[in-house]
Amino acid sequence: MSAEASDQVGGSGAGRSAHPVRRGPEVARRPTMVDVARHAGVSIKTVSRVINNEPNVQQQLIDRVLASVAELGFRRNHLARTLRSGQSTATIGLIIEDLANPFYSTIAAIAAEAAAQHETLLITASSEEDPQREQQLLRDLCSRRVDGLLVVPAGYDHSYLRPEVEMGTPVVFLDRPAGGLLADTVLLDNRGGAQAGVRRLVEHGHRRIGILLDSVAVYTMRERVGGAQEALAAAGIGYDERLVAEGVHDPDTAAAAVAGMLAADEPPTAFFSLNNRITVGVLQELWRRKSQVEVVGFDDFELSFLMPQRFTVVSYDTRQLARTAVDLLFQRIAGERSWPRTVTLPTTLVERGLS
Amino acid sequence: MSAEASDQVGGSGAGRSAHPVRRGPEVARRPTMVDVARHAGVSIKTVSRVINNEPNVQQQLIDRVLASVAELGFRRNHLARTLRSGQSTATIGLIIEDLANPFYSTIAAIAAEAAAQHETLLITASSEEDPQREQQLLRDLCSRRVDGLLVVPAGYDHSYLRPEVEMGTPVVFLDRPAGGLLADTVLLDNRGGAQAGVRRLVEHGHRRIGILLDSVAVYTMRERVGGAQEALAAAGIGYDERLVAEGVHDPDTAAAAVAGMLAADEPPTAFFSLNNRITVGVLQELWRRKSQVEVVGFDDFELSFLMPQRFTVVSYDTRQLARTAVDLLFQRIAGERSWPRTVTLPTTLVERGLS
DNA sequence: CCACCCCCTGACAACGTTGTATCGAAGGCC
DNA sequence: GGCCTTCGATACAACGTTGTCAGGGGGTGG
Repeated sequence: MSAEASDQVGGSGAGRSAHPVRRGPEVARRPTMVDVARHAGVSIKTVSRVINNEPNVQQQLIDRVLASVAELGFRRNHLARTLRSGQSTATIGLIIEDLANPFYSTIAAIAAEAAAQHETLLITASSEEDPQREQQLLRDLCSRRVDGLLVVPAGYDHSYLRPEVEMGTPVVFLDRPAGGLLADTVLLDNRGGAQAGVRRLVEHGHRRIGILLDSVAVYTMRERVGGAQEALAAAGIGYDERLVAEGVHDPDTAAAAVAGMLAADEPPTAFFSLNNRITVGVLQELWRRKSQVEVVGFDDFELSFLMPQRFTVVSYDTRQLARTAVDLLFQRIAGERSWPRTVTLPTTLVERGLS
Repeated sequence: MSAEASDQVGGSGAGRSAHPVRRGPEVARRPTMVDVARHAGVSIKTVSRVINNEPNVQQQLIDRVLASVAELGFRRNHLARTLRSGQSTATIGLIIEDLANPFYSTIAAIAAEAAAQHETLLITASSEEDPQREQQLLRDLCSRRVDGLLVVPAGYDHSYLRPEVEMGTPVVFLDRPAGGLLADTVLLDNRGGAQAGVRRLVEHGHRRIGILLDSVAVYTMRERVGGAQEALAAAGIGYDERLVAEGVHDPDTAAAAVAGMLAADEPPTAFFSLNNRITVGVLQELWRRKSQVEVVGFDDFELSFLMPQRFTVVSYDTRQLARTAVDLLFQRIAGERSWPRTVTLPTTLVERGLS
């Protein structure tokens, strides 16, 4: 039926010279609603109505359209739909440091799950701690018109996101605060957790506590160091820089740092490590030495309960962190217009390791 | 300049009745190229040229356009761009079981990294082992016109993907083969790995080997069980169903299964566990009993080297698995048309645990 | 018998961008 | 000086979909 209109798409005039090649032996163009409409002998709008389950279409036509859809293998182009209707893209973006890190993959898993509940997909990207890359990724996501952004910030300045926020792309920051931008933020009580950890060691009589950390360039580390120092000061213990090792990036350097401190005069009688990678290295070295020096480490980790020595972790609920952030984000997406909130989640001390 | 054309977009006639509300006090519409063009006093195509760094634009106009872009906070709409030019969306999709599982998050990390190298973003989704959900997600991704798909299949039938593949959306399967669809596939040598693991135990003189597995409903488990049985048969050891525990889903049930087997007459002198969750449970129970029964487990895992007892893992390179799959996918996206390949990656036996 | 209304369907424009054709002006050559 | 080329910029259509409106047909009530 209506076999015309197959090539006179140009309309008015001089339509012949257009697309001299595109109509060639194209391997397999994706069928569009136009193709379906032609195949079913109905108008394109009727196809649209059937696809979208809109009312007021004869059952007979519905069947014909659905048959054509099945036969041609039609699949609605979600991009065109979004463009035309101005509706949401049903996509959110997540920027983290490194997907392979369990902390971040837990966040990603929660975000994906929540997204699925809102019939939304999740674009995940790793900034690799590079502010430049972070900015590039965020721009990219915005240009794809995501409905919202979850960001574990790597950079210090996020003011370039202000236009996006004002134009309706909500952003929620996790684990670290944003710089130069007022936005919802969900943090852990790094400072309080470190205070509690050191306080525990002080209560057990320790006066010489070795502190191992990665780098104070990262916000969380600064907070944790600050908390530890506050707890020491509150106990009247002075700062001894020989008991602080910075630049401990992995288990091996942690083990080396422990060995170095223990070999010194007046060695520490306890260690406070500021993340779980360091904790693993500390435990490994202490096990090697059959030493029973007491350990408190920030961050719990999988299988910590199977470590060969008793120790204490400053634990927190990563899933709750993520869930809180995602909930905030979807509230914003749903139209929430209240003043941005900052939520800080508590930490707890937990005993780990085989007795 | 050219201050007209601001409201006569309708053109021909009766343009007044359209959008009586949309032009209202809209909070903050995203600026488009039309807005930029108006602001800079040039045509929309000139804006397009500047944005895309196309030649043949006066420096003076370039500056004016860029200034307007900055002032209005314009960001190109990537969806519209894709729609018009028919180009790629610069997006790939990844379907896995569960992002929080380190095996899958490693795959996701590699995929994201490779995607970034191709200036592509990654949409990640978890099927939660539900074939229905998997199909829904794949449809969703296709309707967003992703350039390619990486799938750890949950279902048994993927023939519904054939139209998509034929219309140019390449699919690569990881870890498990697809059903009813010829496509690139990257697998681990589950069968060979299990054979090697059991053979090692047999060589150490064991004749009664307890085998613990989750469920044979999963392809990888079937392969591993098959390999184990082949190795036993090759050693002339008959099948004893009392030495096989199925339905071991987590460390706790694994521990219980171990306890049950050890309490029986003729207890096993060694265990072969078919995934790392089970291995952890086995080790935990053996440590509790101070038992030195030998253990071989499929899958290495983080901190396995810190487990309180020596054991052996069937190890493999998850990153290589992912890298191989992503490489295949991007070759397809680049236009590779060769016959689909299946790659099987080797496993190795590795000693783990503290001595 | 006519007016009216409801149900169904189709024509057309529009979303924001890019490809193509076109057009005016400037410049070089005969 | 006239013609051709090249540069710089514009107008217009098109990508695939949905919102709006108009129109045809049939039933119902006055």
